[in-house]
Amino acid sequence: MSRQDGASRRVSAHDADDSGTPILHVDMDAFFVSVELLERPELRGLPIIVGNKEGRSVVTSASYEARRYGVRAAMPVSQAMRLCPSAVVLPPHHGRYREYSDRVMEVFESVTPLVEPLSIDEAFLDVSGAVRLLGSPRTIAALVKQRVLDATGLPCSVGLASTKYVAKLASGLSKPDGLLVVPADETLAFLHPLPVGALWGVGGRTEEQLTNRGIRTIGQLASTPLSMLQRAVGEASGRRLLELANGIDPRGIELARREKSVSHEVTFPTDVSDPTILKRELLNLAGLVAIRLRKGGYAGRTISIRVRYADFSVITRSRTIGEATNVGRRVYDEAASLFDDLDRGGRLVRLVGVKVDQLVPADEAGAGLWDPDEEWREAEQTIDRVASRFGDLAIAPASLLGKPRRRGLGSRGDSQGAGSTDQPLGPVDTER
DNA sequence: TCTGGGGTCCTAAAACAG
DNA sequence: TCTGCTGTTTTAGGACCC
Repeated sequence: MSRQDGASRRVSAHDADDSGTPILHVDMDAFFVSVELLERPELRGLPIIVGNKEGRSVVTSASYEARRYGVRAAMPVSQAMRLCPSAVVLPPHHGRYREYSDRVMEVFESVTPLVEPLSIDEAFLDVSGAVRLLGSPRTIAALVKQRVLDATGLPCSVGLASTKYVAKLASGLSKPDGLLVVPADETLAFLHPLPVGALWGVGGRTEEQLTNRGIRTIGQLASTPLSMLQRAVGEASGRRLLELANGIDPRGIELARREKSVSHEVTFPTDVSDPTILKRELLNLAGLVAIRLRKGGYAGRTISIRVRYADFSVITRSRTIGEATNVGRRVYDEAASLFDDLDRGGRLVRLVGVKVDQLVPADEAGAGLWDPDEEWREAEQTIDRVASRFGDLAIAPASLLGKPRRRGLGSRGDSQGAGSTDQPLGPVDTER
């Protein structure tokens, strides 16, 4: 999601040469806010924040009106409210955003099969094969914008360039509701005046490293010796940044990506020192990770925990086991053991997380896999967790429910078992 | 027997994107 | 009461093997 506030929007000349710009980057404008406004049109024109008002939440999306007050995604809601006290705060509805995202992706696929979704609200499209049928890249970009609007009522911005990264920069600069072509032979003229922070892969730390060496623009970076860059930011990053600064981005459209890790983490409403509470949360998180592994048909070999203390310092600990697993109990046992090995010194804990990586397809994993009894134990844990959250009156304790019929090993039946209880537990999409 | 280089794997941490 | 959550990539150091 764009970091633009809409105040410095750029548009391309109508005669801009789009003959060498088959890569489109399409980015929805303030996506979550825009979806909410479809349901609440009376709020249009007001500063809107999507996020939870309670607890330690951050802004997941802000309307352009709110951004004018300095409100940004990932900012604590409390801070956003100080900047913009008149803002309307709406709770997020991730299921709804996913539905609209699916519709938008369908529109993209109506134009070209070469679609690479980048997140819930943006994608790269390679339209080089659609030109003969639908017209020039610019014509196709305008068509995409119109079809998205017709199908969903939502605005989007499109950048066109010869490479993915430049297309992405272009869409960001054209927001909101824009279309910007960067002709292939103007790529360097477009890139070089921009600040280094605009480069993909340059965040706050790297930007500081570069500005300390007098490198403030992409143009300055482009003429910096490779060895100096590598000393500043490391070998691989230095090479990549120099290439990007010179308009070189050889990455093509990736149609299918395999997940490499699955994780869950949670920030407590107030900091916690009680190891019983911390371990209970590790158990919950391990169960959620295991359910998602099974749903995705994966098992993993490396189990990690992550602990953020009250002072925001973070530690991670990991262990690689012999056989890949997707069993919640197995994940928990390792997580709990890693946790026991920590020397916390009584420090308060703000967040705990569980991650599994080194993923392999479950049918290649051999031992350590899911079985129906394990599924039932995890279902019990899930039910008990929900019951403890909402009170015993709302949900019967797991012990009162009948045990399901055993199914054969190897049938992945998550749609009928514990997996179906994890509806709201998928990855939390955030719009930037 | 001792020492070192190179390769691989593992672990931990940092930085980043969205 | 200031700072969420998920996932990826890179780096660095240590263990281990040849």
